Amino acid sequence: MAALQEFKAELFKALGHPVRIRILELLGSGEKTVSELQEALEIEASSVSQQLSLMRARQLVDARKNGTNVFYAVRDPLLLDILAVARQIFEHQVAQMNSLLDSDS
Amino acid sequence: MAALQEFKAELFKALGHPVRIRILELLGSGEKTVSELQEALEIEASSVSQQLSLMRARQLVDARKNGTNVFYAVRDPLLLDILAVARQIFEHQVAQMNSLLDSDS
DNA sequence: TTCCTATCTTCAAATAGTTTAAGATTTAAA
DNA sequence: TTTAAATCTTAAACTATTTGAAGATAGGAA
Repeated sequence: MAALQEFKAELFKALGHPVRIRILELLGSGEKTVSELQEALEIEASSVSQQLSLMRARQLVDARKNGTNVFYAVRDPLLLDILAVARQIFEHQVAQMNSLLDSDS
Repeated sequence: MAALQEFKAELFKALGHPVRIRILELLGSGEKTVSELQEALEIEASSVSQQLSLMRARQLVDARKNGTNVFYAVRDPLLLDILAVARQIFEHQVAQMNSLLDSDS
């Protein structure tokens, strides 16, 4: 009865972890292997793999195997748009705090 | 060291619940009292209030008191944009599933 | 082939965090 | 004081995250 809200909530839950945000941002500049991601993130390989499999299960990323490597890519570029809007919201909050500071003498 | 990613993850965590999504969508058309929201959502008033206080703590909504009522409103309209992009992502996924169905005879 | 190494994934246990309901409490109006 | 609205507290059930060990698979060397 509220399938779309459920979908949105699931999507945001999938985005609700800093490691997953960082992975998506890294993938924003093109596909990467698990070890490239692992090196950039500086966390256990198994954690990277588990976060990737979670995002694959929720259709956020696609996986492509090549030899012993697995390349991951962002599935829908709109995901990157969502991250960009989140950044704007952050900037609004910072601006608002600054104007509060300015109005206190 | 990754403050922006942390901020984004916290924002998406706050969005990662169907009741909170529905509340924000209801507030999209203007401020509402807790009881108006409670009536529309058909859940316990205390649950509505808990979800609202979570969103207030994370600066997603503002509260304004008037008599015995508290009116809630979306704080940054960009939040509604994020919800709209999530809807587009949903539509993309539906379209993709349909095209898979069409290509199987 | 057989063995070795690199890459990635899966599993299980420990820890941490979230959701929900019920009931108590606060607040302000009548 | 009584009532209505909203919030807070608590506890149980549930869900997510991390770690380290073990497992799977591909490719190359002996």
